Amino acid sequence: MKTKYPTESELSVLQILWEHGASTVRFVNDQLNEEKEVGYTTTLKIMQIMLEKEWVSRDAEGKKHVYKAKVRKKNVQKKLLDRFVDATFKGSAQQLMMQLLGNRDSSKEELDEIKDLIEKIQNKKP
Amino acid sequence: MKTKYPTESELSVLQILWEHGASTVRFVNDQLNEEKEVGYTTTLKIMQIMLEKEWVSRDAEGKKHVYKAKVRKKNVQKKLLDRFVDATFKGSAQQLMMQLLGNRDSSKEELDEIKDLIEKIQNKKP
DNA sequence: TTTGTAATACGAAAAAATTCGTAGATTATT
DNA sequence: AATAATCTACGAATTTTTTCGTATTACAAA
Repeated sequence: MKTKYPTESELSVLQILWEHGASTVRFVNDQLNEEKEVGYTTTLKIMQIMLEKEWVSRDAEGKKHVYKAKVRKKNVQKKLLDRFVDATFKGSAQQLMMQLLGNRDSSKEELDEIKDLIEKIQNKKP
Repeated sequence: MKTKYPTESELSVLQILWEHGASTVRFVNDQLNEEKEVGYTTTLKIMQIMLEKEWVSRDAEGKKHVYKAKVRKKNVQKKLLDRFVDATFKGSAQQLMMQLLGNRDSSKEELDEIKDLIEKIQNKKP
């Protein structure tokens, strides 16, 4: 990913590649269709665009092409997150967290895990 | 907000209305231009569209129109956040949390505040 | 009142993103 | 080998969002 951000539909393809590893267009399209009807050539096109942008690579396997993600999930998530925090919370990650903690009902375990992480961070730089 | 989500530029207008209260198009446009050049009629159009969608209301004040947000910041943020968590973190708010805590360097005070909030939540439902 | 300045209305161009149809190629089936 | 099924390529139509130009209206200043 050079400079820009994936669109929503590009992201939905990436999610599938991240989760299932290298996949054919057919497979990706099938997965997408579990959520919402999408034509095969639509999915194909999106994947070709991403190839162009070098966010995915591909190999020929018989007549099929097998695509795999070249960009890392963490990186993409971070970029998108930064943009989102800026646009929606005017850069305040803390406000976002407060919203998140306030609105969702997380399990005790999840909350404990978060607390642990916070403490770990605090111990690193006192 | 009936069903949909504000676009990026709609959101940027809303942010200004939330922050400064009822404002004229001129004022909003000036604010936007501190970030990035935008034509006056562009801003006007966006605000008219939002009026149509009933996300803002307006009053005439002399020849000017004064717009104000009809949708609440918290609500919009929540909607956008939900969508974002779904698309980017496949619904896992916790993962998003982890990313945020891991990547940003929050101050000790901020982290304490978050810990407090977590504990408050945990005490409410043990 | 006349002239100038600043505002709105509105259609439509431009840009970005999504969707699709069709042609042609490759593999599978009979 | 012939036919059918499945894939890719690719341009173009559609949809969504953003941007802008122009006409018109309202107020202000002279």
